[in-house]
Amino acid sequence: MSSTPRKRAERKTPAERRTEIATAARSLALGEGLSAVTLRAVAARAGVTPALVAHYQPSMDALIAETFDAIVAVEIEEVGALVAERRTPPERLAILVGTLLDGSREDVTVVWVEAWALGRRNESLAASVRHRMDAWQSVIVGIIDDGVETGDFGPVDAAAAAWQLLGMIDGLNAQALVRWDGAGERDTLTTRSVEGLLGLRPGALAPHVVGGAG
Amino acid sequence: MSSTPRKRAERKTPAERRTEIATAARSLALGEGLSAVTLRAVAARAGVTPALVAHYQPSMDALIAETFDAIVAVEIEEVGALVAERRTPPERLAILVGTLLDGSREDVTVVWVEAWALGRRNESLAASVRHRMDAWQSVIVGIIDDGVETGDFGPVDAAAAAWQLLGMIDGLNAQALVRWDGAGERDTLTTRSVEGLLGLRPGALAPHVVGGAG
DNA sequence: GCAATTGTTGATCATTTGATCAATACGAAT
DNA sequence: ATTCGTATTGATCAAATGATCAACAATTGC
Repeated sequence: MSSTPRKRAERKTPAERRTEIATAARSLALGEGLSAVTLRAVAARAGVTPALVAHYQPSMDALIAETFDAIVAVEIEEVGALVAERRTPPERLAILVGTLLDGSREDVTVVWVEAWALGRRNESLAASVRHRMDAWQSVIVGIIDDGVETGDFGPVDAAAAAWQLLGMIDGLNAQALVRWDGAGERDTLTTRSVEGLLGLRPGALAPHVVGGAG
Repeated sequence: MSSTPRKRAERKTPAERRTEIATAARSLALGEGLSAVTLRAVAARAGVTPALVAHYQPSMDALIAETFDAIVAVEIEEVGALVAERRTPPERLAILVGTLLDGSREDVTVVWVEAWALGRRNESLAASVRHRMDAWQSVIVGIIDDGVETGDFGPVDAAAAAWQLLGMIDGLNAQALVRWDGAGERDTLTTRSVEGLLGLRPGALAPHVVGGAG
């Protein structure tokens, strides 16, 4: 009547098993946070023994880093695809900000926040965090560069502005993790801030194009 | 050759001891992060037994929450005092942003980030975090309200704008925790963003008044 | 079929953590 | 000086974590 009567796990290809464990770790991280990605928890979710999880990873630090990396990679890919659907830089920026601030990614935000904290004691994780932050920044730089070229945006330092915007988004999302009331005006106010950041006149960004229902 | 030969700790007033333990916890948190505030670590730093630390606190969760609370209270007080030295709302806002982004408070930033993460499993801490975030927001609201009244700022929703600004600052600081290169343009770009946020024209905020050396 | 390879497990360690409790000893009150 | 309250301690628990390793068993290759 206690734990599930575990029969021996089917013998699988290393690649398969590796994937299963990675998947288990990811789902755990998204559901309970990165700090829940523990040897035994991952093993339980994957339906195998803790020893097996350890067998496939040099250390838990590495598995945690890998898990963070995978989750954020998907995030970037998804949002990147959404951005690519838009044609003009202002539209792209608006959809990016709107999507990242729509509050539908709390699970990923938790992973980010925990990664910042855990990264201070997990060098592999810290490296992944830096890597993925660079990746995010690159996406934004691409948009801003385009906009500067087309004249949609003012002549700003794209790299610096991208870091700035990324920081804003991260901070607002982290804040939303704690402050229930929530999204509210975040999108609107962020848009105004970005207008200031990029040297646009008020209202230049994010007209009806974005949330357009109909 | 190993650990210090501990003689029995002097018997002190509960108030004194309580203060000592709180101080030890605070210095630990600022030096090593909130997650380093552990029963034994605090005891060691305070020069007492783990049992004594436990004796003065209902639980470690409570001590951690209290420690966070104390650290942030000081932060708010210090910056608040700095702000109060300035007379006009734009100056006040500029000094606030400039101070919080000058990179000289990494230790406190670590505490914030860890609090966001740990707060998900420590209800007392989560409550303190909400409380102190509200306090910070109030400070900013005060400045913005004044500015709106004097006409220095546009007719914005002070509460929402304050949350927005707070989120920006938190995010940029958290980012600086990971990204070595550092401060750079953060202050400048944030100022521009805030101008957009508050409906000012570019350059209206943060003239020479702020970093004015001389 | 048989042996070799290796995926998989159970058992077990060493650490670290928060917490409890009877016993000790210091300081104040009488 | 003796008593009493309590600050302080040492010992000890229980739980959780990462990690290791000899043994077992399924798949593969011959």
